[in-house]
This record gives sequence, C-alpha cells and structure tokens, in this order.
Amino acid sequence: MQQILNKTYDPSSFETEVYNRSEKEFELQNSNNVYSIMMPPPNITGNLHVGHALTYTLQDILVRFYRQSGYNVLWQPGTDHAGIATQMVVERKLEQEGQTTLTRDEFIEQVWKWKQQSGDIIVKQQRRLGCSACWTRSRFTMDEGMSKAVAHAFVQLFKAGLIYRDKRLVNWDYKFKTAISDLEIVNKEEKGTLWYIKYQIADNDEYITIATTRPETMFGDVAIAVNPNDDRYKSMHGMFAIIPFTDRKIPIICDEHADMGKGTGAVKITPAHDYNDFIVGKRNNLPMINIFDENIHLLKNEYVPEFLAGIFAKKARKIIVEKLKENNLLVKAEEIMHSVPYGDRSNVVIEPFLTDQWFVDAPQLAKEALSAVEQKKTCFIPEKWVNTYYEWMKNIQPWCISRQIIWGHQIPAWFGPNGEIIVEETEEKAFKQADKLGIQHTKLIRDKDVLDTWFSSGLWPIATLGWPEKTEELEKFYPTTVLITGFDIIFFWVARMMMMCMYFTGKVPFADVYIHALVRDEKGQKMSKSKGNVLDPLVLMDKYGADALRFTLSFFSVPGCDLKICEDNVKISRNFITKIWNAARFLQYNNFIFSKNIEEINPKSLLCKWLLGKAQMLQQQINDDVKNYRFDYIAKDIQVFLREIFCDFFIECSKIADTTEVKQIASYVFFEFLRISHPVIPFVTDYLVHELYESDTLTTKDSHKLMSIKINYDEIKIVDNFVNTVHKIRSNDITNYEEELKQFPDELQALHKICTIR
RNA sequence: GGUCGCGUAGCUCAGUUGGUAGAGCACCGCGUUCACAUCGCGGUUGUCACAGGUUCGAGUCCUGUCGCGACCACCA
Repeated sequence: MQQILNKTYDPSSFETEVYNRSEKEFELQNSNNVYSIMMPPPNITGNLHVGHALTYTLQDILVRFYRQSGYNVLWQPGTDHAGIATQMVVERKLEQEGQTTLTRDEFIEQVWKWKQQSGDIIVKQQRRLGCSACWTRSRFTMDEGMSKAVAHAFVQLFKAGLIYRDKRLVNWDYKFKTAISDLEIVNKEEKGTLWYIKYQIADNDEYITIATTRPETMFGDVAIAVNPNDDRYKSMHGMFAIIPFTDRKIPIICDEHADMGKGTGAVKITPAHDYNDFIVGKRNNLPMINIFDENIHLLKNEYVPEFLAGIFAKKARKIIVEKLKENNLLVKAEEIMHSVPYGDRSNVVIEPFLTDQWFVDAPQLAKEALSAVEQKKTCFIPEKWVNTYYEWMKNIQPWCISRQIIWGHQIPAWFGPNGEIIVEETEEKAFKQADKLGIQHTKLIRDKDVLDTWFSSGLWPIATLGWPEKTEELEKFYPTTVLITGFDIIFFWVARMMMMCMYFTGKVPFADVYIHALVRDEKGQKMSKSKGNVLDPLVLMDKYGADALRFTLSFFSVPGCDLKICEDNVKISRNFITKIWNAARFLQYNNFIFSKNIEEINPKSLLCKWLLGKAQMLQQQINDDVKNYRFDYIAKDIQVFLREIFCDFFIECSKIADTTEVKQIASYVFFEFLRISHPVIPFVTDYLVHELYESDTLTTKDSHKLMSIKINYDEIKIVDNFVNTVHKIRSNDITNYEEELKQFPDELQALHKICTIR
C-alpha cells in the first residue's frame, strides 16, 4: 500500500536509504555497448570541495544516463597517494605527536596507517553526492597492481632511452629538499630590488657595472656577458673582472643573451643558479660553480668568502648589499616589480639548483600525443582547449620525475660502486643483472628517490584495467569514452596520460576530453578560505539535498564559462525539486493510477497526445544534450518540461478534464519524466519511483516505450497554439475570450476555464 | 611578450547554418476554496562594449578600438 508523501520535501529523510538500495546496480553489466570513464582520483588528503562536486556530478550524469540506456558502464574510482601533499600532512601530524625521529621505513608505515584511517573520507563524501562508480573495482595509485605497472613503465621507458639520468638545473624546493617539476611552480608578482654592482676590471682601475636581483649568487659567477654590438663595452672584450670580496677573475665575454636595453647591458653569468645562464654557460664552455647546499645556505668552499659560509641565501643577500655599500661598489638599488617562483605546496622561493635527477624525454613522447589530437583521435570539448594543449606540447621540456621525498613509488634503479646504473622492476632482477655485469650485487644501493605523483597518474587509465597484463578489461574498456576534468590539470594529467598511455598501447586513452571550468562565487571571484566565500558542498547537501546541489552544478555548466554560484542558486534548485515533489503529491491525492507500464498507449484526447509528444521531445532533447555535453541544457530542459508543460498546463487542464485517460497518461508520463531526470537528480527520482510505482530503482536499464509512440506533430502544434493563446488571453486581460478560442477543437474549447485560473 | 576567452535587462547568463531580443534571480501588482508560500498568476526592464565593413537584413560573419579575465613564457 502506498504511503502518502510528506507535505514537505525533505531530502535528508531518504537520500542515504536510496543510495544504499541502488548501490549494487553500479557494477558492470552484460552488454556489448561499452561506456567508460576514468574518475580523476582525488588525493587521499582531500575533502570534497565544490570543484570536486562539479566534476563528479557531471561524470555521474553521464554514467547514469548511459547505464540507463543499456550500456555496460565502467566508472573507475580510486584515490591518489599524492606524494608531497600527503607527506606534508603526515609529517605535521607526527610532529604534533612528538614523533620526529622516524626512519624511512617507519615513516612509510605511518603514512599507510594514516591512509587507512582517513584516506576514505573523500570516498564517503563522493557517495553522499550520489556517485555511482564501480566501487568494488576501486584502486589506489600505490596499490600492488599500480606499483607493478609503474615499475614496468619505468623500466620500459629507460630501456628505450626515454628515461635518463642527467645533471641539470632543476627547480629546487628547499623546504622539502626535493626537485619539483615546472608545473609545480606558481609565479607571484612581487616588489623586488635590482642592484647595480661594480666589478673591478683586473689589472686596471676601471669598473664594469652589472645589474642583478640576486646578488647572493655572485660567487657562482663565471663570466660577465655583453652584447657583441654594444659599443659601450667594446673596449672591454676579452678582459677580466674580479668578483667583489674575492680575488677570482672572470672573463668578459660576448653573447647575444646580453640585452642592451636591460640593466646596464652587462650581465653576470651564473650557470649553476640560473636557467638562461646555464644555456649561455654551455654555449661558451664555461664551468658551473655551485655555491648552495640543499638548504640554500652558502657553501663553505673556495668560492664563497668566509664571512658568508653557511649563511642562508636570503640573509646573505642583506649582508652582501650592506658590504657592497660600505665598499662603494653599489651604484644604485632600483625598486622593480618582478615575478618570483614559489613552490605550489611549500610556498617557499624555488631556486634553480644543479643536481642529478631522472628525466622523461617528454619532447619525444609528445610527438605521438600531439598528432593524435591533430588527427582528432582525441577531441577536446570545448574545442578551444586544443590550442592550449598544442601550445604546451610543442614547447614541452624534459620532465623531471625524481623527488627527494619518502612517500611515493621508489625508483627501480640501483647504483653500483663505480657509478653503474641498473634499472630493473625488482631487486631480484637487479641483482641478477649485476651478477651478469660482474658487479658485486651486495654493493648495489637502491636509489632513494621516489617518482613524481603524476608519473603513476599518467598510467591510471591502463593500470587500473590490469596493464601491463593483457586483460579482458583492458581490451573492453580501453580506450575510454571520455575524460572529464578541469583545465587546471590539462598539463599535469591529461597530457601525461596521453603521452604515457599512447606510448604503451599505441592508442589514445580517451576519445573525448570534456574540460569544465572553475567554480567561483557569485561575483566571479575564486573561492578561498581567506576571502570567506567558500561554498562547502557538504553543508549545502545537508541543507538542501544532494539533488539540489547536483542540479545547480549541471544548470550552471555552460561550456567554457566559469560557474558563478552562491547558496541562493542551490536553494532555487531545491525549490524546483519541491515542485516535482508536489506534482507527485497531486497525482497521489487525485487517485492517479500509478503504472509505468501501460499496455497500450493510444490516447484519444489532444491533451494527452500533446503531453506524450512533449515527453518524447524531452527525451530527444536530453539525448542530444548528453551527446553534446550540454549539462546546462539538460537541467534547463528538465525544468521547462516539468514546470511549463507538465504542471502549469497539463495538471491545470487535468483539473477540468478529469478523465481516466488523463490520469493514466499523466502517471505514465510522470514516470518517464522521473526516468529522464534521474541522471541529474537520482535521489528524489529513485525515491518517488519506489514510493509511487513500486519500482525499485531507475539506475539500470529500462526498456521504455516512449520513443516508439507515434506522434502526430500537427496535433501537437494545435495544442501549442492553444497554450500560446491562453497566455495571450491571460496577459491581455481579455474577457470575451471565447471568441479567441473558437478556432480550436471542441475538446480544447472545453478547457476555457484555464484562461481565468489565477 | 605569446595563446585563448569574455563584454546582451539591476545581477548571473542563454541566444547551435544571419531573419520580430530570451530565461532565472531581483523588483512591482494580485492571490492562501485542499499538489505546491520551499508556491501560483501577471507586469516592468535593453543604442546586444564602441567604430567601421559584408548583406535586402548583423547580438550572430569580417576588421579595428576600448575594457576585463585566464593560461604559458620571460623576468640582469
């Protein structure tokens, strides 16, 4: 027996129950039509923020739609170990507990322990949002399978010469004492000082003045460069200058790098501490002199004056400037605005630092990844993002993948006593290889470094399907149908997946890449804790229901535009869902016959034919919207149908034309409406269907008849005209409206009261 | 410096081969005889940034200008 629905729509009273009831339906189905999405694995340190809510909602809409349409849907969930981010969190926690002297292995054990305790918080939050992923297949980027895949990939790339070890300048994060990639840097525009410093010319009383923002690097100088066409310095070519506070002489050389318009036109060359100087140094066969240690303290060596040895660079700068002033070597100090690189996690200034690191030959791997997009094997939606992708891929630099941290995939490389490098998937294989090469394997030392988090993320689409084994799943679900993600990780993740997956499989990892925008506040500002404009999806769901949040995010997902959302928007969506709720209550109160299966759908009345026709058109629209990734239209079409067609017109008419046919068709169409809306608002639709139609869930395939009903569009048009006329009569306050209605068939004329309903 | 995007009602934005300017919110008026005040009915609101051009016709296509934003690079 049906329960009468509560007077008010209260999502918190049923959302959990609905989710639990349908969860078993999220697993793989038997069907030859395959649809697959790799869920971007959130960091285990994460909490669901509104950006997550957006990306998961859009993905869930797609997978629910295709699951309903009978596809075998794989939505692959999982979590990311998030190297530095996680290590930071755990370090802080251990520090608070006073545990600071752990060994490497003990620390790793602590991270795993922490992961077990708090790593699935975000997964619970994903469920709260209604994510219908294949949870039983959930993976972690450090689980056994992923670790094997990562080691395998590393070894393969190494053997192909696409991973190599090199001494290069890298971005050095002195807080974490690790190299980081170019992408992990954020540049901040800041006030700075450009110091003009005099270097004395050797064997001469003259001086040459250079300008620098980083005087503390001067002890690593190996030359001063001037432009060959610069008349000011022609007389100095081939002479030597002396670095202040030292007696080291450096040559004055000619190089195009020196820009006559900048500074004094003479520039100090410090190859070990500046990217441009590194290139100039190589070009001119200059030595590289490192003067920093890993903490960016000045080294104690023959290059650094004794009074600065062991001092932190930033502090050394002040001392040097003072000392220059005292010695009358500072010509001037100019205030300038310049951008300074910071570590995105550590928030400390990043220094170019000369170290041995592992690199991926990204320029080589990028070739295939680039041409695949050019050939439209992978399409970006909106299309404008292909330019961003091209731009980056064409200018891609070697990717530094080694990190001097603890938490991550340890690099499968072993060093021999004489600098030999052995790269194998396991220690066992490495030892065997050592024996073969005549190296005493007991003397092998494994590289302590771990891989950049994104190295494993880049393998996510294939590794989760069992690669490097040739599994059935890989055959079936790869390449995946679409990747949904934000533009902020096109480079971090999308590009890396393209490169690595294509290299290992020869196939693109996804046919489409849908790029959504950022969620901002109603003024278009980025949400941040300090501004206090952060929307917490968990709070919103508690207040208005998960459906309301999902509907809002879908509604505002205009392609290529940022979403400007405030709490009121969610409230408005909740109000719309209330409208659905109340429509259901109306049907209930008026003893409508709840059946989703009508034996024969062949109504006689224009009104019913019209409603069926409109429902069919809704289905068609939604099909198109989903195909075109127009999530905004999906929400709008659902809203317009329910409000304007079903409630405002049809239900109002049904109060006048209260026939059995009307009741049958109304309840049938309402069911179809719930089915069609389900991907966006799964909770309320499942609940209503369960309560009213005694059907468990809308999650799985439903062989609906809607699209096979024959519709006479001339008849639809007649009723459309009638609807328009009614609106006209209402707004113009026409009293003798019967005259206006005479053009319509008797059935519609009989509904004349609709013109005066207020 | 390079790339891309945006400027339409007070606000947030739709406007898909060029053909009479739309929605929601806000605002104003009316309405609580039972689906719905978490609401209904109705109304007001625009030199479509500016200037040219193509066209019978431009919010839509082209060129330029101004304003805003994002990303990348450089940063002696």
